[in-house]
Amino acid sequence: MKLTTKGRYAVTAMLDLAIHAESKPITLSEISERQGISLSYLEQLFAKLRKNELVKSVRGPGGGYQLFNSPADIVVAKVIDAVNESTDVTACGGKGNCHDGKQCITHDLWCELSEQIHQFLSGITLQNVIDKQKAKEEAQREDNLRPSEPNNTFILSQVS
Amino acid sequence: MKLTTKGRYAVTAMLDLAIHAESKPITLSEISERQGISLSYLEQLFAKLRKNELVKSVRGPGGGYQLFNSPADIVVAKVIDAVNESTDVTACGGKGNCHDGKQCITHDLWCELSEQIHQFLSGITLQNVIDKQKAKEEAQREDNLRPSEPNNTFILSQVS
DNA sequence: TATTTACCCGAGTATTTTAGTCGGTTATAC
DNA sequence: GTATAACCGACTAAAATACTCGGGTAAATA
Repeated sequence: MKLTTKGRYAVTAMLDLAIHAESKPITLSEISERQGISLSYLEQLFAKLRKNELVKSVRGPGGGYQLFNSPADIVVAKVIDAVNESTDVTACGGKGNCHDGKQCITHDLWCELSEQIHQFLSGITLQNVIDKQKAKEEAQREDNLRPSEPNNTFILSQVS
Repeated sequence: MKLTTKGRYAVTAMLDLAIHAESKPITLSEISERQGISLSYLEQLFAKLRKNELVKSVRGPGGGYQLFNSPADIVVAKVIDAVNESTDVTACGGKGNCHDGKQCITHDLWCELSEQIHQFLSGITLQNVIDKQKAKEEAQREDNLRPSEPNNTFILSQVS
């Protein structure tokens, strides 16, 4: 479980797909323009997203991409995993070729931590993120009328 | 909030420091050998950890590093933040130099998500990680006697 | 059937980040 | 004063990231 800009690009693109979802597929050119990501780079990312059954494609004119499942059924973790293709855990991973026991202990600790983050992101769907954003916009609109109050409700507080 | 091997190195080193904590400071050479991280690279990481008041140093013979606070008072998020020195959010960050409103919407969405992860990692202390590891070792020792049963309790289930 | 659209694919490249080296300086215990 | 070990900056190798280029191929439309 790695978490870099690459994953952000993927999540951003998937969110764009979810927000602009219609009966028609969305072309990568549209996403490229809206999100400011190079077209060819998007193609590479979407090849991985497609292989992981996160999006489906329609070829030819009028074609493009659509989410494979509903936004409520796609979790952020899957999207990030799809583009980051888990490069096996550096050194001493699984095989246990470390000279003394101690080394593997802290390694295991990190793996556990990584698993935690994965579980966390498995609890957030694209729909969750969109809903949260909508709520935020609502709050901001009200703030323009009456004096502002801090809004610190977070996504996960609504998720089981 | 970035999450790469660099952060893992830092967390691993901090955990090593916490586990082998004595009255005496720990040298980077020891950590280097135990964890298989290059000495000079550790020096670079610890320079940042020191500036962020996560460790304190003692110079000269018998010197080394110690945790600035107790392991129960050091959260994983701080450690990762210290070494990753937040490179400002790519493009359109804050300034809002995006051509149409839509671009910034998905950007904000991601920022919120990133904040979530940060909050999550702010809830895990070094002590939490160590305790969890100890519990795991206990469980494994018992597994050697009686038939195994799945052990899926996670760190966060114990944290507020 | 020709053309356009837009996905598909691999190879190559520039930039950035990561990881590590090297050569030195400074503080301090002995 | 000498060994130790933190400090510091600059430099380098390797890897990942972000992107380009040049072709393909499937399908709709004309």
